[in-house]
Amino acid sequence: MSAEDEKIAPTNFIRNIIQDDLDSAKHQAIQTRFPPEPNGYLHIGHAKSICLNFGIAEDFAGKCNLRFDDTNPEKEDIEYVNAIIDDVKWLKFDWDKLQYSSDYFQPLYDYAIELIKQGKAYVDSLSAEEIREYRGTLTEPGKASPDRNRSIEENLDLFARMRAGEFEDGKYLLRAKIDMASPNINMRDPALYRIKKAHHQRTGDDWPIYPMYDYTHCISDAIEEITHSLCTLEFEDHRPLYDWVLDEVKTPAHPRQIEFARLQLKYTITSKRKLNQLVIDNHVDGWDDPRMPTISGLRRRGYTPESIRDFCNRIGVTKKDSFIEVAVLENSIREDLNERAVRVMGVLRPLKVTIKNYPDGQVEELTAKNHPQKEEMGTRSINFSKVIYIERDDFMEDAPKKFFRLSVGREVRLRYAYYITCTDFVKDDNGEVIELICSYDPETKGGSSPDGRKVKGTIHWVSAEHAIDAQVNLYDRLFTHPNPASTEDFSEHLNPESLTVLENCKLEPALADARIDTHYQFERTGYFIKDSKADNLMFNRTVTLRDTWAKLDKQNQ
RNA sequence: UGGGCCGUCGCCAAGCGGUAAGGCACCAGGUUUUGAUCCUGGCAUGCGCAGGUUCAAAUCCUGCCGGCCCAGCCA
Repeated sequence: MSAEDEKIAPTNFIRNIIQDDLDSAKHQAIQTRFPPEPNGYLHIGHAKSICLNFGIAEDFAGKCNLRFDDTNPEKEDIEYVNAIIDDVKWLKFDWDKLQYSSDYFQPLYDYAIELIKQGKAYVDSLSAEEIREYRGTLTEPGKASPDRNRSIEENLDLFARMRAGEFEDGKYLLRAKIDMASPNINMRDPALYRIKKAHHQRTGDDWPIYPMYDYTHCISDAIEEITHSLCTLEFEDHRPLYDWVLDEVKTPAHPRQIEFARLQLKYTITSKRKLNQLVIDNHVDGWDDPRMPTISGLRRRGYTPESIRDFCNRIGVTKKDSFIEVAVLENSIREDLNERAVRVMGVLRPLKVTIKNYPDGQVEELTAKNHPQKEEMGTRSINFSKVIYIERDDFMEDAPKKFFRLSVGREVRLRYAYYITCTDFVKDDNGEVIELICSYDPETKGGSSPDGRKVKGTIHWVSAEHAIDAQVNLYDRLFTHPNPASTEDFSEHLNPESLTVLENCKLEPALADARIDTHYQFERTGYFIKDSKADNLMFNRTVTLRDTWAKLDKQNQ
């Protein structure tokens, strides 16, 4: 999808900077990168970064790399790299190069030696705890480690032995020699390399030492000749360090780091750690549970890549902390699905209706449109018979005047079929309505009357003898708190009604052959997609339709 | 409170000295065999606050106020 296909043409301060750099010929071509750490699944917040980085490459005829930031083997896993690759592809973005920070372990090591030789880095033997003490506080400067003035020769020797695996974890640390009194704590001799005898998913046991993020990221960017290194706000304080390293080391380029605010969505969590906890504690069914804000969860829920890209274009990119309302995301998916979803009829909570004056055993074939505004999507034939199911909510014993559906004495249109009038109803021992008795007007076949009389309501239905049974999963927000991450225990704010399982829904028979990649609109109830994992026939509700009645109903209560 | 960053409509967001775009939400109408879609109209004499500069300030200056981030050998 190129810029002209996007519904909302994105423009933001980063794109302005890039346009300026192109106009001023500072750069001939743009190179960006999306640098996830493979320690979890991608979520909607990453989608913002993906759309930004890959979107810029697309729109400015540049390139974007996918680079796994895999410098911490204890937390990372091949399962995550594969999932991330799938998600980026699913969003329909193509990377120029697929890289790993670990591809650069050797040059990174060589650059570190260069730094030591320049007297810009030293091997420290202080313990982690001592280093913390020496670092000082936000208001007090730190103090120098006794090892700060170790000779270059000794540093070189110690670092070589660190690399050779002579020492245990934590014994030594390679630090940049910058300024222990800097008001920016990141500049108080930050760690460059730590000893960590861990098996790496790509480099195996080749390295007993691993480089830190601040040191790795800028050099990786430079090696790939990234022009604009886009990251989130919390790295703003790291930019002086990013620049310091690239100023001290001879790399082919010096990318510009630009920070933007991460996406925050109301009523949801976007923290890999917390999402992982939901999975581990079994609050959800896995990373791809349709309630999860992960790319894989949204996919299984029935969101389309186009809708997510549209959403990312709508929310903008700035440096301001903000919370996006869920309605924006829902608007994006509704807009997309309204165009592409195949209309069908499905009754979620069935209420039996017997049409008294309809001939026993008769079955009529009626024609229904697959999309009300799109002729090209064709029609289908549906069966009508004496006993049908309608939605429970479409009948009220004591209906208010504005209720345009069924009640004794009221007439409605059965979509594509006939006008029916409710004459009576049957209750069970609990006083629950279990059946409606109606009569139909044979003159209204197809849904219009020769006498021109109007009915206010049109409801959906399915023929009892032709219907198929299916399970339908209805989803609601996962949290009841608008900002669960701000609470002391976000798991206390889980929405107990985030999932409603409906077992005996009655659907049009054609849905038995529903394709896993086809989006359906069950008329009047919402957009659905067949679950990609279930063995039985199961549909997930992506999002409801806008419901003015529900809104009015709520206001009246 | 040392440093960094941010404050334009309920939620986002344009704007870059010339007199407040747009989207979502909301409200009011119209069309409609989905109370859907679609269409029309409404929605900041105001840009965190207070001063100042200027013919002219959301845009420049000064001072306040409020919010976010940083003391991992995580990223």
